[in-house]
Amino acid sequence: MNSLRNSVRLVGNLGMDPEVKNFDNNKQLVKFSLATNETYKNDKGERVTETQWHNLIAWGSQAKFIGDYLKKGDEVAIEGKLTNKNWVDKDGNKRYMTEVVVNDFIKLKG
Amino acid sequence: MNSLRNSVRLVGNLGMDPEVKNFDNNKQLVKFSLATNETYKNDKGERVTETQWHNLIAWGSQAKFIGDYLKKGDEVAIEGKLTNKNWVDKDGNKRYMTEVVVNDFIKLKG
Amino acid sequence: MNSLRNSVRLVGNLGMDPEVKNFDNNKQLVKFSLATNETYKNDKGERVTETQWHNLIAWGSQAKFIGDYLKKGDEVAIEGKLTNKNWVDKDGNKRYMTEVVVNDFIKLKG
Amino acid sequence: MNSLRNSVRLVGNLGMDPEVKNFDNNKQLVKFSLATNETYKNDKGERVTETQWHNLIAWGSQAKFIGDYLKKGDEVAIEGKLTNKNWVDKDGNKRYMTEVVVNDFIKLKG
DNA sequence: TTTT
DNA sequence: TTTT
Repeated sequence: MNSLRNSVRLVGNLGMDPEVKNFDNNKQLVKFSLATNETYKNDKGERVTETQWHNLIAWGSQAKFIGDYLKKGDEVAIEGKLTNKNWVDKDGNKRYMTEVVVNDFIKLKG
Repeated sequence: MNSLRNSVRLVGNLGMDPEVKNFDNNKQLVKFSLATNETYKNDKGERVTETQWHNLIAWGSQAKFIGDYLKKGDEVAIEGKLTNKNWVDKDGNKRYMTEVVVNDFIKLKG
Repeated sequence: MNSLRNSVRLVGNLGMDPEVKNFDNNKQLVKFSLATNETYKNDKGERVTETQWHNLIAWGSQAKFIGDYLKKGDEVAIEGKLTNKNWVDKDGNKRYMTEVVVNDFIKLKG
Repeated sequence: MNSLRNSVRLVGNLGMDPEVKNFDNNKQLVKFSLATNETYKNDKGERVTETQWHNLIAWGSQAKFIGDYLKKGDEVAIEGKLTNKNWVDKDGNKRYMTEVVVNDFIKLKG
């Protein structure tokens, strides 16, 4: 009852090598950024590319697999879940961050 | 070539009545928050609900339609695009915000 | 590596009560038909509804859950996999059938 | 209100060069088959690949673009709509066929 | 064979 | 700030 309620699908390129973190409880986390490019023609008929950068993370065996297998520049398709976290920073400002938690991926090129 | 590269699908409830803004150029923008609820059993076998709050916006005729038709509490399915904007706030801190730009929706209940 | 390669999402109404079959090996299968309705305006500006009927099946605990919980007329969202089977019928004609194997569903109304 | 109610996403390889048909009213139709491969480990721990063959069609500018741009063997991601048609054949048997009407595609490799 |  |  999960991926029907909250599902993100992206096709794009890694902006960095994935960063793997190992925790004491043998859990693994991987983080990386992904760029998606949308191209369209503007009012003047010029071809324009608009890029979105997304924060992606993955846990467990998916994290290990991503860390071993993907690198900067690779093109991937991913399916994940949209999550938001918020906290108060050292200056007392409320901060927000959105992350896509990756459930599955396919390496396409690179 | 767009929704294959960047697509978000959510089923959830509006946390507020949509806020419509009218711009000088006759363009309309609507903003609202949407809660998606995921339920699962934790280690102790207890039923737990985890809620994510998402920022949604829509433009044009979609904005007008949402403003006229949806209200706080309604359950909807939406399809949209994941976008990130960043700016420097008055204290010089870099700030980020993620929004889902709604392309299409279905009202389910409420 | 599965739902990224082959994924169907439908929102529609059950045309029948689900039919549950129990196999000797304790496996369960459920079958039902689902109608999806698309409405649009034709050349004359008339509102037209076009209906597609889909064959859906599910296995295991999902089958049991569907058999217990859903009935004719209910509106559901489903996620599944597109499968094709073919065989030769009693007259020697090659026959085809497409089924959506349901992985997950949400009951919306009804 | 369309792709939320009926949406198919496939990543796979073309089994043939697309066949383009031109109609009198300047409309174009393209047909091709697409194989999706799912790999998993069976009871004996052996890696197994299961292939599904899908019938795909597209209309209009999408048809022309596919005919010009894709060929047998290419890997593509597609988004489309699941449609079913049925008719009575020359022997009086009721026949069914399922087609995915392509709305959008990305060429991945090949 | 569904639903609005 | 929603809903079950």
